[in-house]
Amino acid sequence: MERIKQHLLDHDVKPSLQRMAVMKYLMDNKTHPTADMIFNELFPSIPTLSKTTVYNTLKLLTDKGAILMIGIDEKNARFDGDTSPHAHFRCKGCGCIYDIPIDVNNTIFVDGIGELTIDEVHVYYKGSCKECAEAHAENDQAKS
Amino acid sequence: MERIKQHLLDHDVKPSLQRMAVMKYLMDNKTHPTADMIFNELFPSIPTLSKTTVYNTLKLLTDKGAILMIGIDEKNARFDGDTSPHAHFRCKGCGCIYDIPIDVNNTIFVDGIGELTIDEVHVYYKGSCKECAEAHAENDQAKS
DNA sequence: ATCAAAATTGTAATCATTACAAATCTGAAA
DNA sequence: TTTCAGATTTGTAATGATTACAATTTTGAT
Repeated sequence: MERIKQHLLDHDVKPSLQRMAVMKYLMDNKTHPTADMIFNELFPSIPTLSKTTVYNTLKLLTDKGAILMIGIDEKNARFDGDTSPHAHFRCKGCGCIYDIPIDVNNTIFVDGIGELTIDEVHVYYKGSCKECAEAHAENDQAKS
Repeated sequence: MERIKQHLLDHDVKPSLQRMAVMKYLMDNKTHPTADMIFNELFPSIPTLSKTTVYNTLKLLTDKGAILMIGIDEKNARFDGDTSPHAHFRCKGCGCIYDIPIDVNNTIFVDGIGELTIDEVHVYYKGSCKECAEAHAENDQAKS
């Protein structure tokens, strides 16, 4: 519990009741839930909780790097409390999502879960192109 | 032009005017456009075109493997006429999306575009978990 | 106890995508 | 050529996740 609070503080997030609940849920459940799932799970124990708060919190935590937003499901965003480098596998049949340890070379990975038939591998990079990186640097300069 | 038609036929898609136009647009433009962009670009030359047709066509082409749906933009789906293995880079500043050649080892790649600052690398696998793969096999068996 | 800033909440938009049913087109058979 | 069924296209009306916004509540310092 104290670990949760520290994790938020480490990422510059003031630990409120709601934020800690969302963070704790994502750390305890490796299921990569949607915002809606998180709301429904937490609502019983926090009856005043609003769905907007869940969305706000998830956005804040994502921006601060405390959690990861996963775009593997074209319908809704999914969230992962584990920010360490790993890949994800989504079954096209049942929609389940597994964590996959990343190896340096692009071989197919299997863990205790069983065999996984890989149809598609998607690799996405996100960052800044040269122009934007330079603009950023200027802005930072201007601010200081 | 004949190449477009053949590409559709190769993927079991009956080549209609609209389908060829969408396919041609994606082959000519490596910009990873959204459905909306494609509609707006094609509408002048095909005044009867409907946005629903664009969506239908993109879904069909994606299902048949003639194009790729890219989930790098959390707002809307993007499409790529190049189905050969390559990664994508999206600038968080301007939103531009570049094709990135994939190498076996996970080093950072640069091409003629210039330097790219990589903040995040997302690797997604899609396929079937063991249970679904087996269910699939049974279904196929039953059908034959 | 007081007050401003931050956080939370509920409701009402937004907007990409899909459902659906009508209209149109296509190509084979008569 | 005409006809007709099936495939394709079209327009309009939903759907549903996410966000905007303004009001309310909470927090923490004075």
